[in-house]
Amino acid sequence: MKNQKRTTIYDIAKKLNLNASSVSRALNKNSNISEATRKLILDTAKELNYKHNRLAADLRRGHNQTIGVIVPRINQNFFSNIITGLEEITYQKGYHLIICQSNESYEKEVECVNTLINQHVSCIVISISAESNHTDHLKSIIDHGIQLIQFDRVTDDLDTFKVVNDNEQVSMEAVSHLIAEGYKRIALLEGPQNLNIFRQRKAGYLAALKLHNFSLLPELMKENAWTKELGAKATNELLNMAEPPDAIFASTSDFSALGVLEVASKKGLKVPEELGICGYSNEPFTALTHPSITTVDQQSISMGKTIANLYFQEIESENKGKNPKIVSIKPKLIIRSSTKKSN
Amino acid sequence: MKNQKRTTIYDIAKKLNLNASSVSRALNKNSNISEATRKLILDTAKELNYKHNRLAADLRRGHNQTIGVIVPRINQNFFSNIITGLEEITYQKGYHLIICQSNESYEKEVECVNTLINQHVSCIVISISAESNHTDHLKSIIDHGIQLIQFDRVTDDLDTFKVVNDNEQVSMEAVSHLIAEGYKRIALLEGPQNLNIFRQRKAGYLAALKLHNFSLLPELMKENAWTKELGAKATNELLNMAEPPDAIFASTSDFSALGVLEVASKKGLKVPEELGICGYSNEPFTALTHPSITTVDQQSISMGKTIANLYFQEIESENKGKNPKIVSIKPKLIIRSSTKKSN
DNA sequence: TTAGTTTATGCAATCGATTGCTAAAAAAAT
DNA sequence: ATTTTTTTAGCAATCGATTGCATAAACTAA
Repeated sequence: MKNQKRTTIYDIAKKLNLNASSVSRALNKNSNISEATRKLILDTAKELNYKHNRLAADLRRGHNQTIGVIVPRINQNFFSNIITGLEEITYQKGYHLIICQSNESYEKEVECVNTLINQHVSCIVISISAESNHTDHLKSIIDHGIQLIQFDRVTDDLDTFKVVNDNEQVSMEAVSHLIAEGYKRIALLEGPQNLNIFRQRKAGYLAALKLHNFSLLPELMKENAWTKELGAKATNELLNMAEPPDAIFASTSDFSALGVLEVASKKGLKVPEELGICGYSNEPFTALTHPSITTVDQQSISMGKTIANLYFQEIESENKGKNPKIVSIKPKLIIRSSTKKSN
Repeated sequence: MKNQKRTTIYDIAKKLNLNASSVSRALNKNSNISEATRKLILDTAKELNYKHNRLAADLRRGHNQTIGVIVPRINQNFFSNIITGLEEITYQKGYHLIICQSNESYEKEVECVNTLINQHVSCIVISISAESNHTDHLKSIIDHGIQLIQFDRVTDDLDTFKVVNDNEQVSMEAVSHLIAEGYKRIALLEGPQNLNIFRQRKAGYLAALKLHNFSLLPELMKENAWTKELGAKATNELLNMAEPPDAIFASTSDFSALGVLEVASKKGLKVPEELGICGYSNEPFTALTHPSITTVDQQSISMGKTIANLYFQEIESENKGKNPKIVSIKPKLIIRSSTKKSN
């Protein structure tokens, strides 16, 4: 079989004294074609080991059955789970994923967008990088007639489909939980405030303080502490204060929470007795540290599925452009040892 | 710009009173075209906001600049790192990845192969599923003129490019390390023996025993213990023996090693003093457990890069088909607390 | 100046499936 | 038996870039 030309619909047509268009119709099991000839065509297709050439179909249609995915990093639990969820649905529909990483860089993100546009993907799914402050590249996606679905880190500027977490609500829950456990001075580790998810988490923190009549202490709020290293640095500063916090809500990520835990251990502070720690994302390791870390599960696999379903619902929908644009998924607070002061 | 037709090379040609073929040549910056007209073409291309239509180019060429990747699961550290490494190189070359998951199922793997063949990808990179005992689908890849690169879990039946770890060598090192630490009865948790990687790891275990004149005790070798649950089950059986092992080499994965650790903790066995544990894969969590787990780093990102480089080296090579087919990457034993008996 | 060579550009076919339109055939209605 | 409707199948254009071949233009060497 090697180097032999692939069989095309023309080969099948010729063999059966039919026209290629009939073969195409038979293969696409939709339009006008008699059952008899359909069966005949399907049989000879199998006999000749015919394989559908998607390149040709794609060119003709003007787009391919492919969804481009742009994420900051694929080897982060949250994003690889999103992809897993996406893949599960899209695979069933005969669609493929092209995965791109922006590496948190705006330039790379723009490049990714352009290559995906060149590829004529049907849809682009994106969670914007931390450095992305412009949205021209996203507008360009829409201008090229490509569906755009944002998730998690979304920009409010654009009226596109969005799948997000209710960050504010769950952050409020998390901080309320800390308060209920008896913590009195709760610090916040913030992420870059140009990303709305971090603004929302901060809002949840503030809302919880207000709800429980806690006074807002600006010195307990640390900006830009969203990696393990930055989290550790911020923790050091916090714990060296005259009146240090007795709990830290690392709203940025579990990695940052891990930084907190390591600094606390080094200083000999007992967690959760002397310091409560709450992370964000439910990375697998949070269940394995000592103590295990309270965190927020973002329902990432389910988010991925939701994104895919949103797309297929839209393209299969009668009233395109009228389907609800925003889906909010409720994250789940996972309470573990690192905050169980009351026991 | 919305809904407006994209500019094609014909539009550019018309505007400049040139032929589309010249435009094509100018854009592909290779063949005979004068610098003057090239510049002219490039400028008008930019002016008209021309975007290269890959679908058309792909159809013409007969394949797209895409590499299909089939892995058992993408949300496993090893595989997502492989993809990260692959992506880094392929992206630079203007190639894209289509990611598919076999979910360890043979049927799904065959399906993935077929869709990738339909897509006319240039290359398929695969690590076969645990259930794959046939290789017809892999032969089919070759028959369709598509490059096939196997990695990690490879089948010896086919003479294709392969990027693998030296599993046997590092397994021998790992077991030798256990012996050096003073462990006397070392158990082995095996993976499915139809996968060569697990056969090799077992071979390394046996070789180390032989090298140090340890007697081979079949009762210490547990088959098919390659998940956390199965690892825990096997550990329970081992520790309930009259003469239980004092070390366990979970050659299958860190998840299985985690199962061992959890059972040991439950039984109140001290690790590493009473039980040594060595895992495999260097999952991030192994550094975070208490005690941290000794394991093997498979150099996954570097493996991914190697795979990509192998492909580009071959297609850019003068003597195709004559480049070395197998690249073996030396994994690295990461010694952590779970095996430090001697201290 | 002329023959010979190199370089630049045009022409036209090609990749293979899709689809609107048309025509023929079959089925249904009168 | 004839007209109308419905099915079924064919025709041919189309998607847009690529590329072998041919020709024209420019340049080199004798």
